[in-house]
Amino acid sequence: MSEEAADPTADVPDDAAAEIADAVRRALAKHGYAGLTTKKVAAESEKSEAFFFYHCDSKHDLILVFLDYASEWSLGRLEAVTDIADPVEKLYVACEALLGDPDDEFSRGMNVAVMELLAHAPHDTAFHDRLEAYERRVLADLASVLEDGIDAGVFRAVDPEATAAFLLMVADGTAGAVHALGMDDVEAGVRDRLFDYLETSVLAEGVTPPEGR
Amino acid sequence: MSEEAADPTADVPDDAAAEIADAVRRALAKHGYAGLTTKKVAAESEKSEAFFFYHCDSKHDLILVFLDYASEWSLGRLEAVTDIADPVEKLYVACEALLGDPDDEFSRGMNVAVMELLAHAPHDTAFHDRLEAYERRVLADLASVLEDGIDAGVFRAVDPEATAAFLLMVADGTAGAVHALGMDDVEAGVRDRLFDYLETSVLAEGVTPPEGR
DNA sequence: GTCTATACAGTGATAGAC
DNA sequence: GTCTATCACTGTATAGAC
Repeated sequence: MSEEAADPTADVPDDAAAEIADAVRRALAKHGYAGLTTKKVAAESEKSEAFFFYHCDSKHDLILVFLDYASEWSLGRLEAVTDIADPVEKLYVACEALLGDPDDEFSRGMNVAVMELLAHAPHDTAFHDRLEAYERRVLADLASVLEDGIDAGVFRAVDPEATAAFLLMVADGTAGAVHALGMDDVEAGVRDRLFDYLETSVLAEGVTPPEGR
Repeated sequence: MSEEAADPTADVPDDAAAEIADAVRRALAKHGYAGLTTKKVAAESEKSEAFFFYHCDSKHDLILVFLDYASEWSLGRLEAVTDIADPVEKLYVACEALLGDPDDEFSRGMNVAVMELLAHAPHDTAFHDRLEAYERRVLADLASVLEDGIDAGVFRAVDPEATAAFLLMVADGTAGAVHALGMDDVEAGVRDRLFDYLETSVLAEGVTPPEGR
C-alpha cells in the first residue's frame, strides 16, 4: 500500500542496519564524508564490502542508514527530557543535550559527522529532507518545552518558535566551530553566555536556575 | 629565507589565483566538496584541467587557494565596520555581516562552501589551521568592537571574548541550518532574537539600537 | 546471506606538443 | 603557460561460488 517513493532504508533488517550504521559512523569519524569509501566502511566491520551492498543498493543508501540512526540517537537524547516535570530543569537539561558533551568522543563524532552531511545537504535531496525533518522536530520539541514553562508561569512570554530556533543555532554553531575545530577554550564561554541568556531572557522574574548553574 | 613549511598557495600569481578561486567556488556551489573533482573545477572556467595543475601541485592546493580567498572575503566584509565611529552602529553592522544576506546567492554559496570545508577540518590539517585562524580573527574583531562600546560606556561590562564567541556561534549555526537546509522561515526569528539579545544584554541601560531595529 | 574475484567508470595527475 | 592526450589507480558495484 505504500504509494510513497520507497524508503531505501526501510527493508534493511534491524541487525544489519545496526552493523551498517556503526561501520559508517566509525568510517566517517576516521575519514570524513568526503573521504568515505565503501572499502573503508567495510574495513570498520568484520563483514566484507559485499555485505553492505547486499543490504543496500548503493553507498548512498548506507549513509542514509547511518543518518536515520544518528537522528534517532540525537532525538532520543533530547526527548529524554519529557520525563522531567519541572519546566526549568527540563529546559536546562534540553540545552545541555543540544550542546552535547565535548569530552565524549562518541557524541563529538556524531555531531561532526552529522554536520558534514548537513553541509552537503544542498547537493543531496535525501540528506536535505531527513536533516530538515530532524531539525524541525528538534525545534518543535524545544518550543514545546518553552510553552510548558510559559503556561506554568515560570518563563517569560517569549516567542517559543523563535527562541527555540535561537537556542538551536547556538548549539549547531558550537558543533561546528568548537567540535570540528577543537576550539575547546571557547566552549566554556559560549555555555556561560547561553545559560545567562536563559536566566535573563527566558526565566520569569524571581525564578532561579537549577542547582549548579 | 622562508624556513617555514612552504605555503602551497604563496607562489601562485594573483591572476591565476583569482581564476582558481572562482572556479573552485562555482564548482563547490554546484557539486559540494564531496562531489568536487578537478574536471568539474576546470569545467567552471575557460581554462583546461592542466591549467590548474600547472599552478598548483594537487587538487588539495586548489581548494586551499579558494579557502584563502573565502577567508579574506569574509574578513573583509566584517572588518569594513572599522570605518564606523559609533560602537552601537558598529556592533549591529558587524552582526549583519556575520549573519550574511540570505537572499544573496554569492554570500550564501560562500557560507555553505566554507561550512563544508569546516566540517571536514578534523580530517584535514591544512583546512583546520586556516579555518581556526579565520575563526580566531573573527572572534578578535568582534571582541574589539565590544570593548570599544564598553570603554565608551554604551555597552554593559560584558565579557568581550565570551560574548563574541556566543554571537559567532549563532551566526555559524545559522549558516548551517538556515543556509544549508534552506529553512528561511526560521531565519527571521533567529535574527530578531539575536538583536533582542544585543538590546537587552549588551547595550547599556538607556542606549537605543540603530534606526530600524 | 556472505564471501572472493572482478568489471568498468571516473579520478588525480603527467607528458609532450605548441 | 596552456593545451590535448593519456596513464595508473581507486572507487562503486556486480557475478557467481559457497
